[in-house]
Amino acid sequence: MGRFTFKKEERLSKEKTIQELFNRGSYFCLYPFKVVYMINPDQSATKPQVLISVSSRNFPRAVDRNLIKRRIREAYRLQKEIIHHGSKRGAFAFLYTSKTILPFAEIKNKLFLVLGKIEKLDLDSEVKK
RNA sequence: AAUGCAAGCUGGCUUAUCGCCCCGAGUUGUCGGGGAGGAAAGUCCGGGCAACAUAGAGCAUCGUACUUCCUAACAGGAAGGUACCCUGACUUGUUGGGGUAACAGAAAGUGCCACAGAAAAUAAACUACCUCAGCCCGACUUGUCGCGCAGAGGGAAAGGUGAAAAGGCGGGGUAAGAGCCCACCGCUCUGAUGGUGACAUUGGAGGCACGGAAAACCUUACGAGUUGAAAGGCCAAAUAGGUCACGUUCAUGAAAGUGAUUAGCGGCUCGCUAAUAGUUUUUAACUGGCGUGAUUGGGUAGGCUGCUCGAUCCUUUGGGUGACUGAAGGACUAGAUAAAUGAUAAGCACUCUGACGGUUCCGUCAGAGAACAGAACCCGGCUUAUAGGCUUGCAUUUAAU
RNA sequence: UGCCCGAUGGUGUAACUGGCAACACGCUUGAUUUUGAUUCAAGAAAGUCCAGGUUCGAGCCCUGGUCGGGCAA
Repeated sequence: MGRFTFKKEERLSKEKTIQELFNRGSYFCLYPFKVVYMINPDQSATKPQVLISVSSRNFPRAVDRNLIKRRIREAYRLQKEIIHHGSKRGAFAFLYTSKTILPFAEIKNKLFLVLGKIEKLDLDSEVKK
């Protein structure tokens, strides 16, 4: 039933929301990622929206950047069920901070930890409200 | 056969599972088709396309520079010329092969050429050389020779330098010399022949005047309007603006307010907001404010378009030495936009290493490797980066005949 | 996507029109001082981002590349 899809509505593409995310969102670091997030249940989006970024300062060649982004995207696609259950919404940006190209298995494991942390944060914020 | 150099071509394939982007069916289960490169890169040139500007001419600025051709155009390419370099052959100065060239003008003008050197660009001064007559000294053959000094003249041959030294080399000539004269080479001017042309071959004359550097300024000839898809076009929330329509009432009170009514909004037995000021012709009209609704131009967020059928590609064939081009037939071949074209697993093929069998080249097993690199409006080039493989040419080495 | 600058000792800057790469701070050594600072004297440290070319000769001129910075939404 499309469990592993990664369509356009799950990506962050609006310039305004990205600006808002980086201006007002909070963040944590978990090697090799820096995650910027913002939980806003009033948004019109029906699913969590995600942005993946690799700095051209660390990887000057476009081929390397594309490879890393594809691996992260694939890892997120396979594991996004962790934060998808229920009707949670939010904007997340995964910034790749490592300076070496990690293999797919390692990225997958690290992203599993990251998503677990996001899930906890999610619950905490709802409890506080 | 190996190695090296140059040129050209190629730049892994298959299956399974889970996905991404576009198109077409279908209908909301899906199904079918397509999905990176030779450089997509650097952004170095040239065009298309688009908007704006624009009488014509000149100047300035920038670029190009042997010739002819190709082309939409070019700083690109093809063919050729000239100069230089490498290499082979022999007839030893000719020829075969390959390579390089920002290859117009230094006799239009201005400026530069450090150090060294006599002198660095109108060729003049200096040293040295030669002749003449004079003085001093020395020798002897006693009027000659040699050295030195100053004078008059000849002349530009010699002068350790330097990147570069004022036509080269040989002969004649002379007191000594000098294109002073001669032959050859080179240079300048001029004619003939061949070639579309660069230029080549050759005849005559001149008699050295003309160093390098234009990648110093510059001159000549030719060319160039500016800005780039974030161009340009279309649609268009929200907010503020313009125009029009409707509403803006009543009671009480000194006032704040309270109540009713009307209009609008919301979470709709209720709550919130508004019901105002001025002028006059004063039971009404006009102007402004406020509220609501309609409409309107520009246009923000955002979206659509531009966007992929084009100087296109493939095959056959005609023309041309070639770059290229004519004709016929066929094909549709990525269009993303915080930016798709992927991830994982297995196998095959390729290369290397190790082991074993066999034996000089194969087989099996294990491990490792597989380049440079990612479209962003589209083309033609150039430049730069490229593991491995293939083809052709040249050179060298080894082996066999 | 388009455009424009720059690169020189450890650091910050010079080098005119092509002719021995200079200055300051810093560093090292010595002297002065009881010791340190100051001061004085001496010294080391680049061959000019890389590769070609023009030229007798290149930091400078030309071509290609690498890296860094900036501008336009």
